Amino acid sequence: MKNRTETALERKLAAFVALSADELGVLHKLHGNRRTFRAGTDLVYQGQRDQTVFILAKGWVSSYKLLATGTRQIVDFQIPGDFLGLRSILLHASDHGIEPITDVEVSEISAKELLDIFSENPRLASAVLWAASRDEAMVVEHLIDIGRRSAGERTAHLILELGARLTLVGKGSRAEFDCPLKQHHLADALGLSSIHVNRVLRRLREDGMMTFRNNRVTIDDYERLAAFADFDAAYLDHERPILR
Amino acid sequence: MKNRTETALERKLAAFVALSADELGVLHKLHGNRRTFRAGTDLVYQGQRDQTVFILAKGWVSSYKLLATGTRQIVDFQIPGDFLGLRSILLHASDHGIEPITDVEVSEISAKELLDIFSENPRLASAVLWAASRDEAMVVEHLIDIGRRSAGERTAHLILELGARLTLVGKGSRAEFDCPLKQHHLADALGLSSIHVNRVLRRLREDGMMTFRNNRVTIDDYERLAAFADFDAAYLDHERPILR
DNA sequence: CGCCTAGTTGAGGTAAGTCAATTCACGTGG
DNA sequence: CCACGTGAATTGACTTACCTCAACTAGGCG
Repeated sequence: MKNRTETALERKLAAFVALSADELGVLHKLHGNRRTFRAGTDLVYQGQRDQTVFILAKGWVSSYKLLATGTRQIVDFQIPGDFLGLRSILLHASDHGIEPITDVEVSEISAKELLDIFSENPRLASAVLWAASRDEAMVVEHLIDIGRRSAGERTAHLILELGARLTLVGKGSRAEFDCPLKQHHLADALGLSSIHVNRVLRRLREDGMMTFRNNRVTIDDYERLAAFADFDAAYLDHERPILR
Repeated sequence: MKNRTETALERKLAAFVALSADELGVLHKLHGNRRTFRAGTDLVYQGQRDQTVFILAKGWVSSYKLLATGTRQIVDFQIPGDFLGLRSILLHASDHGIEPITDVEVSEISAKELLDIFSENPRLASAVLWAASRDEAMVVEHLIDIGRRSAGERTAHLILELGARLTLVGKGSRAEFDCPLKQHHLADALGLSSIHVNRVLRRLREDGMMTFRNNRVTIDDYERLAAFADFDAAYLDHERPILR
């Protein structure tokens, strides 16, 4: 008997492993203990030593890394249902910072707690780790963006990817979606200067492909934009649960 | 009673999960069934639909993605003990190609076989998936290289990372190691043209920091090179097994 | 009303790309 | 032993995509 809406996390994990009622119960308990953070105050700072994992319930965050030169690179954006800082469990200290872009709501879990739960619920562990593996596919796609696509192509590609991800969790459509990112977020994610991002966005708008303005993205000509960006959503797609 | 040398894979997984004799036995069986591939003949081509996973026993391979424009981006290099194509299990078709750089020896495992073994040996599954997660840290570091480091810095950074990885598996030292990569491999990995890679290597050599020549890398001044590249091996490091 | 942040536009500089020769290292067959 | 072929590395000349610096505009908001 289903008496509440499925969380983004449940929907996400169910795509990888068919979870039992028990496992769902564990998940639900994990996902209690909510905290909120204001936009701009880091959940985790680079170099932090106490190992904590978060599950994002509401809002957007970015994972970034600061370089010695003072520049920063955003590795990925996360949206509700995503795990934050999972990899830091492997390391002595977090190798990257996590900054909320909007006000966010998260569940906090200590590393020890998570590992205990993983020991007792290996199937759940698999589901989470497979999901993490799919997230890696997105990082790979960013790598390709930055390595081999022009500024225009990679900007378009990132926007299309965000659109596809948001559509999957029911927060947007092919034609438009809300997007709290500033131009400097795009710049740090794309390895460009924000000034150049501005020019690129103008170009895309003037060419009638897409409009990024006032925290809203409008795709004016999806087909042309997707062709221009060489975008193929296959890497976001997944099969039915791989473990029954 | 230990009557054979530990494989690179065993050493790698043991760093994440303390494996039982049974689990080691399963691993050993998985790692039978050897095949060889010649340098240049892809193990997996981009778009391939039958899902196979490989464990690399000997040699170097690169995972790359081809773009519509004909350029390619190498996502990562793999060395013995690494899994190849694990993520393709999640997708309908492989989203990247895998090309041997040297002649290689691998164990081939079908997706079905691997998933069955994972179901029966959840701890083993965890070990493998955690290892995959650590590999993601390297992709992240490449992303940062390409996004925010200059050509010289990122070249130096990649070389230092390769040196550190090889040292971990006992195939090199801080001062020098064998490296079968051509300049065009570096170029495709770093998002540069091979002509520019050539100039950058010359610069690094003339500055007395490192020499890349005749399939051999010599680090002439480790401290200065590491400072120049902003290199910190922490992301390659790991704790004692996280699961007992 | 003034302040603050984000966005916009222009001018000029530079890192890295492209095109085109040339050299080098190496096999291989005559 | 030499002529030849082939793929990699090297170097030069020129082009360009993107960066930096600097100024200005547009909106929110106390």
